[in-house]
Amino acid sequence: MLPITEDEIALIHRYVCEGIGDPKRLMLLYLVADQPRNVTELTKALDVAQPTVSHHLRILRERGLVTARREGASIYYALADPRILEAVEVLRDFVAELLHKRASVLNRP
Amino acid sequence: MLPITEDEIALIHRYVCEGIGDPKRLMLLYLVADQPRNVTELTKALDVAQPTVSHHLRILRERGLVTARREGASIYYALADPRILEAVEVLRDFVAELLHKRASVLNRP
DNA sequence: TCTACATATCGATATATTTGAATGTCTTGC
DNA sequence: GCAAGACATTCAAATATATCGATATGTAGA
Repeated sequence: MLPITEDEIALIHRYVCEGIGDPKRLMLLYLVADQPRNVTELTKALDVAQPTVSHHLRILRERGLVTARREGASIYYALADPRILEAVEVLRDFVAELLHKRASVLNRP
Repeated sequence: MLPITEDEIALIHRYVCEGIGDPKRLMLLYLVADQPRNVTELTKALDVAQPTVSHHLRILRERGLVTARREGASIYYALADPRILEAVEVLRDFVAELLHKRASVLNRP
């Protein structure tokens, strides 16, 4: 695995870490992974203003994390690559275990 | 995989996305994954002030991404779980492919 | 072309984050 | 106990980011 250069770190950070680095964007990724959705649907699901959703979608689009396909007046967004959320799922398991362990420690007699 | 709740999104974000969400911290994770290192060594490797390194290490420690073990006057940090960087490596591959594809598009006749 | 709807962009504000100088705390060796 | 090295914390400044109202652009249908 190792080593890695600062340049490559910068690329990973810019393309994916910045992409998944906001809770709203992470939720957007899960939503469009389930099935392609347009901005109106995503705005309703996220409980934020539409420009905010467009802003987040732009960030995801520019970084290649989602694809956009126009269909009539709507634009449907989809997850660009399943590996993105596969990686997040690994981290999800890690967090679940971590919190479980920490809870156990707190409950010890 | 799906679905996911906003609460779980918040936990994943807080514990791992925030952790790997800074280039310096990502580099720290790679450095301590290679082998446990103390703050002095990490400060030299990162080219930032020592308080900055301590700050980043604190964030990684609080989120359970690294462990700290005192050895004399030094404190050695290590990667808490290999899955953390395994997930990052998946994203690293994704980014490498993405940039390769984008470069190909640009170079088409 | 006019209207209604869908999405993107602009601009301003609020909030969060990174950074390092100064300083405090802990450990070791004398 | 004291001095020196290693690390953490505090605080302030700089920077970045999220958010949304207002507005522009694009699309479809009458």
